Amino acid sequence: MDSLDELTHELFTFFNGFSSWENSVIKTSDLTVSEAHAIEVLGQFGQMNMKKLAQCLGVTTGTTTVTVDRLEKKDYARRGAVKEDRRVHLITLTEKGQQAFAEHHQYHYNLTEQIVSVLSDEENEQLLKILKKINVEAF
Amino acid sequence: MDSLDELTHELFTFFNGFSSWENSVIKTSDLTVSEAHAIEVLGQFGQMNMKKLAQCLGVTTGTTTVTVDRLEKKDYARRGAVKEDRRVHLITLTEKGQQAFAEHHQYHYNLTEQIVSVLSDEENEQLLKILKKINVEAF
DNA sequence: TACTATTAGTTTGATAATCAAACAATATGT
DNA sequence: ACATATTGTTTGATTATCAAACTAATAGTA
Repeated sequence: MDSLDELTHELFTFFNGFSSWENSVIKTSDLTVSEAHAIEVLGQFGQMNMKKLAQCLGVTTGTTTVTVDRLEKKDYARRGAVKEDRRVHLITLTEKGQQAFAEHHQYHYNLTEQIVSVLSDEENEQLLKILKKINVEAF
Repeated sequence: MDSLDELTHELFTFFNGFSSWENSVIKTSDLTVSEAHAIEVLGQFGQMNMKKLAQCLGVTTGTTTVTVDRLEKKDYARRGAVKEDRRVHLITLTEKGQQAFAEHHQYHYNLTEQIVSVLSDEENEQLLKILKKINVEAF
């Protein structure tokens, strides 16, 4: 069997593992998957407008409107005005939203610990270096 | 900054990159996301019953019923009977389903090539070894 | 200034995705 | 034979999503 085939398989398996882990974590919260993703993005990159948020989430602005509506109703985020351009709404996490992000981030951190624990110190360094390269250059 | 924090960030970025790549690939086909995922699983692991398929997809059997209904209607898959247990329906890819899987798999293969191209031979070996470890032990 | 794009975001109407709970058919164990 | 467990479907509800129409505001231009 081709080594590229093998790597393809392992990459896919890794992605699936991460994916189902992520979903099961979200299910323990009172957030839906798309709400959680929005909070993740806002927590990671800070406040942004609807268009940017939609881009980050890979969905249309219409879909994002619905998601942010619900986040506002549940008090996880707020739409703010911008002086310079009155069309733009800046989405910001509330206290509660930041709390939820911190909690979710902790889960990610725990998963990393779990991953790191099955690797040697050398392998961890290699993994970090390789991921950095891939993230910058490959996608 | 903590090296675990850094790795957490890179893992998350990698997952997101893979995720949006996957979605954009699916959008080029005439399949929906859940149909594509079902085909991916059936192509990878071969025919299986509804319960197993639902588990692999990380959803309920009710959800899977709907997905397989549509796959049957579009002629990508078929429900087959099993002599030994008349409750069980074995889901099998049709010719067209196998074709779709092969096409999708080729996309994955291309992504792997893209990833491999930004790494050295040594790093590729390291990545394969590390992913194997993680997939077996960490999730 | 007034007209015409263009842009940001929302709304609408439709379909797809999902779940929990109730259900039907079949199998298993005692 | 009867109770229990299992497989899969159905139902009723909510959420996710898109494309297209729409509104409000900005920017360009004549």
